[in-house]
Amino acid sequence: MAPLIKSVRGMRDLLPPDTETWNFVDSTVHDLFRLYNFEEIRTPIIEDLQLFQRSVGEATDIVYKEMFAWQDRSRAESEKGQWLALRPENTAGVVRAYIEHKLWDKPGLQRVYYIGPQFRRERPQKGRYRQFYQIGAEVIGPTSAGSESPAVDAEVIEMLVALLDRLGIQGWTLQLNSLGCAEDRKRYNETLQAALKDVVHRMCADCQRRAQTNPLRVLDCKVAEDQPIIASLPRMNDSLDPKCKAHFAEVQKILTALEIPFVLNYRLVRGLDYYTRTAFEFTHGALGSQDAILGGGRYDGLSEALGGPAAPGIGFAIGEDRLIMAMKETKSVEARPLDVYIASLGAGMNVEAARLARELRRQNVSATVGDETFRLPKSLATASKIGAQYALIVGENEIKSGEFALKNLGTGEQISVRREAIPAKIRG
RNA sequence: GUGAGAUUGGCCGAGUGGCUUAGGCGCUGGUCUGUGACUCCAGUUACGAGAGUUCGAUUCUCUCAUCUCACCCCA
Repeated sequence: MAPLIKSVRGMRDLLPPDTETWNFVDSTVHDLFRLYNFEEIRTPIIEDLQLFQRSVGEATDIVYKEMFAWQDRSRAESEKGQWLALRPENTAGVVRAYIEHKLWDKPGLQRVYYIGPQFRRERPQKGRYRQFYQIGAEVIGPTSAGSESPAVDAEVIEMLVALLDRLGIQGWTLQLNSLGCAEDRKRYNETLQAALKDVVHRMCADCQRRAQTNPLRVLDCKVAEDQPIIASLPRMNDSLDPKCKAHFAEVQKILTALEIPFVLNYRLVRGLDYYTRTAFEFTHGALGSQDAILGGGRYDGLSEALGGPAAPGIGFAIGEDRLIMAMKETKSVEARPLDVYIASLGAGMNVEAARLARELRRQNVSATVGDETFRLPKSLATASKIGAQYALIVGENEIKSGEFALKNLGTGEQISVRREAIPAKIRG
């Protein structure tokens, strides 16, 4: 026997009936985001490695140890190939496309969304796979078009609340913070480092490492003993310049007016370097330790960092896998049942069965054709098992008389109908 | 990358150093060649991979893989 080939680590098959739920989520997103004037964008799964190094950040875990990256073959033997990577997230690709296609020349703001697979080489865990799916949206544009307005931040968050609502997801928490502009962030980092100097030796080993590599991360340490120390550290909020402070206040004001509940979490930090100012995260209790179902925020300097014009933006990414886990708590999506099982009896029924099936489908009635070698009892049993609503019996008698036996498998009731009348009977 | 626990048929799930092995669901056929879901009968298929210990291993040991959970990190 040939050896079995299995799906590779962290990759999984989505099978029916689960795919029904995924399609439901996708179509809900398409419908809802359209109402907010967002249009779909599809960017490649493979990008130049440098794109992620320059946007997500060279020193972030995502880039330096979790990316699937490789050197491509070059056309000329002498040349070195280009370094490529499977995208670990989608914002960088969207902003790259924004710059490459000069989308800033279009009127107004660009509002785009995407749904697609992302790849990170992490150790698999609940709610975490190496190929996972993100639903995201981005609003980008020149400042003159209003891209920096706090109204945009609030709009995006309100859209998310509407999505969770449509999907029937309850029990989420919205956490908000402002990371400040680039200078604020730099200034705060210095303040924080200075403050840490005296206390870090009393903290956990992870924090001692973080104090060196990424001081902001110390803030969301979960070790209980470290909490009092963390509480005593200076807050980001106090380092914000007046403009950023006002911006953040306005975002909160709009959310409050819309009755969207949120909690301020001054320790909420984002793991990607490009984030500035407003940062937010929706968490859900039912997900175990990977409780973040979506995260997002502003990235006012990203376009410039990628060689484009100044184009502030804000966006988010939803972990679709986690979103669906949260959904299962509250709601299950059922597949639409098959309308008709065509029980074709005996040799020579294939032609008639095929004609009837085509006719039904043209009338928007779903139909599948049974095996003509099955006998009637077995055909009916099969029809029931696969969940068909009706069985349409096609045999010698029907062909002769032109009247077909249509059996309602739910009630057991059976009627005789002319072929033209079949679709109408089935649709009720 | 670190730690802990798991891996038995299509699925769930018992169990054992030797007869290779429950049970349940499912599936196939018959009972019942044009009226289903029930019953009864029959059939159906497995010990993650590789080494080692042993007369003999699915069971014990080691290595690896995968899964699960947690850390890390993130969506």
